[in-house]
Amino acid sequence: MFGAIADPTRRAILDLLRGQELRAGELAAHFPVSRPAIAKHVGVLKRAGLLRERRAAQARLYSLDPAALASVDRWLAPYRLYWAARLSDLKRTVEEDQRG
Amino acid sequence: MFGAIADPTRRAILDLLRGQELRAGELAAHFPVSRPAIAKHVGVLKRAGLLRERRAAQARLYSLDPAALASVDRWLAPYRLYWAARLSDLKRTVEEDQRG
DNA sequence: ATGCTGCGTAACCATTGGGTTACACAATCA
DNA sequence: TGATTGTGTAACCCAATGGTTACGCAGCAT
Repeated sequence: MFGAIADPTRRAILDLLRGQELRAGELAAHFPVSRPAIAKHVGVLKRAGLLRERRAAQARLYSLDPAALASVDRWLAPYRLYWAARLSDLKRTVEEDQRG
Repeated sequence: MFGAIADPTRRAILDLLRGQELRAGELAAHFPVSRPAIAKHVGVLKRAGLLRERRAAQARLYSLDPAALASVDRWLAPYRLYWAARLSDLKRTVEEDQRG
């Protein structure tokens, strides 16, 4: 999990998938590296439970499954005590999310 | 930053330092690996801005500097929208932290 | 001064990790 | 059927990483 989000390319993949479902090829098109390299990254993210694969014809469609990120959030939680100045910001963000 | 917290040993070091300041030796005593190995991990965490070094006599005392973790929190923020079921839990956690 | 403590650094080794090219294979299209 | 499209897998390469042992050096103690 932590290893999965350690790589910048993989974080960029997650960012791309936020809100939209993309085909493997479309995903790869956003990066300067080869398609197989992206396929590997996708494999890592998939194994980490961060994205879902759906097959349509020859294409493979990937979408975000951010539930796994909750574990990062849980790990982070105790540390929030230590940058308390940001706590009110966080609370406000949460409330906005709930409304929106 | 993300690379720094990707390693389980380094996360354990951060956990140990939560709330207390420890000497390099005490830190290393908690792990099955050699002291130089821990020194390296500490170096990574230090370069990532996650811990502070203070010198007292021969000892070096390390303490948590979790400000850098705020960047992880910021990265995580947009994804919270996607595991909305947990939002109320998070809000409660934040409020408890503020009270506690 | 001399020794002992508590450390970090250097040098080295084995493994992992991210990259590439070449290939295989399923699904559409003609 | 045969060609084309979209994609993962295999094999391989090199750089980075986490580990080790050996060493060096600053700061107290005597």
